[in-house]
Amino acid sequence: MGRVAIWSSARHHTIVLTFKNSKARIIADQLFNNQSPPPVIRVFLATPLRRGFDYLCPPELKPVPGMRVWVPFGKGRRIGIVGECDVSPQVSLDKLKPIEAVLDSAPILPPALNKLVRWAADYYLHSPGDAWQQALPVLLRQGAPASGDELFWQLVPGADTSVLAKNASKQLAAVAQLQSGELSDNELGELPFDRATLRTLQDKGLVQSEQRRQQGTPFWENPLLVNPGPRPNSEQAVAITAINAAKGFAPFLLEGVTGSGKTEVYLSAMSETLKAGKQVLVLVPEISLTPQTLRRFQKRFEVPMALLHSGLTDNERLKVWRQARDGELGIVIGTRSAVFTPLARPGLIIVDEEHDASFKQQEGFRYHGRDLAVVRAQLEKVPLVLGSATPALESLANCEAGKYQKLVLNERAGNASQVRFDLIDIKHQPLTAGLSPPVLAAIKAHLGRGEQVLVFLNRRGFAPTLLCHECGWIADCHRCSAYPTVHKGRQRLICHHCGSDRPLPHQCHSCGSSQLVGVGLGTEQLENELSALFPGYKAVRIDRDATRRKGSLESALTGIRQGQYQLLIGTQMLAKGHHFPDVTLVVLLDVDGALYSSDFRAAERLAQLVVQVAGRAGRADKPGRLLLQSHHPEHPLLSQLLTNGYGAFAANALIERRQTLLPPFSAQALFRSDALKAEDAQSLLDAIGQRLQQCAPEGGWVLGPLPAPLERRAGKFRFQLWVQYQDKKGLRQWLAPLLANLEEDPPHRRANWTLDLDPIDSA
DNA sequence: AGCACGCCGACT
DNA sequence: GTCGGCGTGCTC
Repeated sequence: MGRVAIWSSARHHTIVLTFKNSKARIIADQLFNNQSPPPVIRVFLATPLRRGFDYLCPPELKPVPGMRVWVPFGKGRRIGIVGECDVSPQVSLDKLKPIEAVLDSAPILPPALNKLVRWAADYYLHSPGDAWQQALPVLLRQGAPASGDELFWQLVPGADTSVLAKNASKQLAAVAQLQSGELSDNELGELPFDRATLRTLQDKGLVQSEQRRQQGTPFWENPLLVNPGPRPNSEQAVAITAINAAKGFAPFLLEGVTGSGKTEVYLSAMSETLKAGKQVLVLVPEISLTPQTLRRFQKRFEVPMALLHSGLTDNERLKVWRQARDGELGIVIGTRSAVFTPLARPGLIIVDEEHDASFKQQEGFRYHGRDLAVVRAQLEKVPLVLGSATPALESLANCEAGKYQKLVLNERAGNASQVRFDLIDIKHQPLTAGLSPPVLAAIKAHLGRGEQVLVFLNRRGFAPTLLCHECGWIADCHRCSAYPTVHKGRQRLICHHCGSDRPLPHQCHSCGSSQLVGVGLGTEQLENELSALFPGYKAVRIDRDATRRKGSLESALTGIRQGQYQLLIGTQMLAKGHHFPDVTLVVLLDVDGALYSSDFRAAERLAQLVVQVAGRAGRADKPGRLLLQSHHPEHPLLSQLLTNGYGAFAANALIERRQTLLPPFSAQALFRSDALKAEDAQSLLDAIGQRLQQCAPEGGWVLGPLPAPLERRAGKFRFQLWVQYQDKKGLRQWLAPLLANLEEDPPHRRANWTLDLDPIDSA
């Protein structure tokens, strides 16, 4: 360590600052005890505190907002981001410490991204330091060079390697490797020697190292190869023309039914962008971008592209980040956090399946990837395409308000046929494995024709509860206010909320009876029962349990596509992205929960799910059919969705939201709290609620504290407090001073609290 | 968030 | 007698 920052004062001598703060303080005092005001910079640090911290930093170190700095903080040292230079300190001068070092020679993010991160921290009322950290790859948070300097190892020319001992196998391996060329530090991973070996060889004078920047060429300096695609139909052509004609910021909502060829529109727009020498950023929901889609991109464009997914190592992630920043990549595809990827020459941003809830980060810095993409497109002055078959009501409202231009694709490309919907009333019907006679008959008919059937049930495991048939005892989770799920194959009782996992009991804990039965239906049981009911056909289950092993999802999907399976059983996982052309019947079980939910967004989510699941099935020569089982077939949501489609449902839902003043016609914020004692969690929100009431604007509205939908989770009691106001700006103006006040004067610290702006999940 | 300090309970 | 629980204060 022993690092020392050296600077020279404006008109005096060279000053040396060491890490020892006391010494630095004395020197700083000497430096600043003349008339000129001391140079103070404000630094953002990854603490939950929503403010910056001031440090002494002479202008000679040339700090600029957006550069990373090492600073002493509390007991240790941390990396922060320079927020502002030449500030007047918010605390007395003698409390200020000098910064230790500046890590960057320029702001680490390009100007537009710099603004985006600041905007996001401000908008979500989040700690700016934490927002910064979230926006950077892990290694950059830890101090890795942004420039992409790498250490290269080479053999010293003419070095005599015969001096090495014959049993120094690692050193010999290293020398052998280097004889075939230099090696970068990042490539050491799988080799049979490590950095220490190379250092030893360096000490012996056999190996030398060199620090230099590894940089490829920007993609636009290489010839661009775009392979031709199919001829667009008229609707696609309209959409493509509109997007390509856009100059500067231009937001589009591309509403296209499944199979209408949204991807084709993306590809055409991307093609124009790439030809203009500009980069494309594509955001996709988690687990959605199938290898097929990526292959389609690669087939069309012979241009360097990268996929940012959760499986990358920190090093790989940083490499993509640098390549994107340096313009080496033409296309960057990634989930939510990819919205912060720097681009040398941004030209187009696409958000696919923009309605998907996975774009909203559900903990810590709770930003919405789609919403930030809109802001980014605005800051970068580029067109933006939000695509979905089932757009979010927020996006549709933005079209109505004239903020987005709506592009509609109604025709199914390639003559793909429309799916037929049917509602099955299951009141008073005998159910076998949760399936009614008409549904069973339909499954039988479709299987008999050699077609595939997909049964969708959003509940994994064998049964959602374990009950004693003798005395009525129900197994409960010791840490949550929920019942653990029976997993029969694994013989475990698992709580899906906290993950607690115990052997399946064989005797009732209350009466000792062995008559324990699983109540309710999960996908595991459904698979067993369907296999028994249709013995001649092979079933496959797609859920988190069945696809736990790496590669098992891919092999299942391949098996389905090759026709090895006839019965497909699955959860959410099956509803996203993948298309199964040989499936002609889709059955949705148990949708009633969403019809009478306390969450006002449940209907929207159900409608999206139904349409998305329906979209998995069918193709030109084999029309698809969707069966929905319900106890409430007369429910207006269902009947309207099935007869008039998603557009009609959404239009009505928007009218309802407007009448009830719910988002998008108002702005919401949600305070959550948790604590080991319910009382602590509740009283904290009580206090916050009271403070909110005290400064409530006209029409401002506070509800709670209420117990959270899952009142106890993983041993903690959870409460929530809803805040609503007519517009987002006013809501933030109401909340911001209160948050500062909460940080300075917390009611108590026995409970934790978090704030979620624009919450979309009430859990 | 982390980390230190400080004040009361069940153990070597 | 002390190890350690978490309540509280502080971080420029």
